[in-house]
Amino acid sequence: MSHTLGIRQAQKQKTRQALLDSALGLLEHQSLSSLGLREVTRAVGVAPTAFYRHFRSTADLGVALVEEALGSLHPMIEDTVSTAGDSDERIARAVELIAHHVGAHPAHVRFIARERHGGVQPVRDAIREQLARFAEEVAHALAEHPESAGWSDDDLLMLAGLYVDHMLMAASAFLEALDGSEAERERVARTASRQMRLISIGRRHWLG
Amino acid sequence: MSHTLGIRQAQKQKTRQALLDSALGLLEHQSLSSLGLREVTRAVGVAPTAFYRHFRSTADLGVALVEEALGSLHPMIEDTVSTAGDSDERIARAVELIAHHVGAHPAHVRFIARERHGGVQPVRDAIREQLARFAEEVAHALAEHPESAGWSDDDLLMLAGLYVDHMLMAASAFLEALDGSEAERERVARTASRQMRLISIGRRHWLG
DNA sequence: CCATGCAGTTAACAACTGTTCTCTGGAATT
DNA sequence: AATTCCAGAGAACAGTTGTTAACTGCATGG
Repeated sequence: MSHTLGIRQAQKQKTRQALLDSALGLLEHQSLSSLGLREVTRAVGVAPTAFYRHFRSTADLGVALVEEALGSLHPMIEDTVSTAGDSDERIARAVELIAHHVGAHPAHVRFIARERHGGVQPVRDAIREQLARFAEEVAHALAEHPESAGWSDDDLLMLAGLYVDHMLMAASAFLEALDGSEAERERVARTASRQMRLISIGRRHWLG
Repeated sequence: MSHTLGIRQAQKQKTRQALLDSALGLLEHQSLSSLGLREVTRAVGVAPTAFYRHFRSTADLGVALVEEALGSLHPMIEDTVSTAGDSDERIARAVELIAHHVGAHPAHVRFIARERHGGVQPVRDAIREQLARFAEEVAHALAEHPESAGWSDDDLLMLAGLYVDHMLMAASAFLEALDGSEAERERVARTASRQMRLISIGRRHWLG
């Protein structure tokens, strides 16, 4: 059970969250390496120096954003891969889930896609670590499938990495289609599904 | 036959290229959206205002860099996919070629991976357009293979997109391993090869 | 050989940046 | 009730940014 926070700590976490939210908003049209500390505090309506009470630098804030964007995603991933049903059902469910998540948290998805290869190393490292954790979890979930009989751990991790990469690609494609037509979003969903299906077919015939 | 440039035009292109080169260098540790015009001219050793003689803005320079990084890559791609030999030979050749290209032009690869989802829209658009062209060319090359009998154009483009995305993923992975050990680079190559092989197996069993 | 064109320079502009130091008011502790 | 603590404010710092204007010198075309 978590201890109830005092008025003081509560207010601090509130402004901290406001900083994170404003930063995420400002990052829609720029990269983290060009995000200014003053820019963020101005958007929140707080003095520039208040920033230092919460983060050492904008890079530090970026790492916190990685946690916020990816930290709560682990149960969802595992759940999707572990779900019963044949391959096509799982793929349909996964694509639907990705589309829904992008619609619900577009700024988070944009941030991850953008900063994965971005100019701020600590943030890149944080994202890489989280994605590696995802891949490991997916590999463990895949190992439970009957189709994975005879697979080496290394091959399972290789496949899991392919899935994770493709999930992020699909998420990014959905993001670009967010302001487009319904038909365009449908086209993205169909392409992502077929690509995942092709990978799954490759998986089925990998051995032998 | 190209007309020989006068002293004047030659000098102009020379400084223009110097601007592009310096910018590419500065972009190793930051994103385009944080690259300053003065920063670039200072690195070249030229007055800030000289920048405007060549580019309207840093975004404009970014688009030029996309051209430089991807424009000359089309023959190489087509050549690789069209090469004779069985699937495994083609994959080995492709991975080797990617590794070599990353080693020869790391800054270009970094720039494309970084700005593909970066904060500057005109640059994102330019990269997306070039990658779409790549996918189309790969699709046309794949259509020549006997394995592509019975494939629809749409499915071929879907597969080509998967290949292109994976090539860029592999290139980015090589880039991260550039300063690592030889063993690490070998591991990246093996993983990329197996992932491509899995996709190729999926391709072989796609129909039916 | 002279007049035009134009790549690059110089100087100045208001606006912005990250960071330091000092201060304040109210919550937390004793 | 008295004291400590600390999130946030305020002011000032030197340094940076993009953009404008008017200039200089040299290659070019007539």
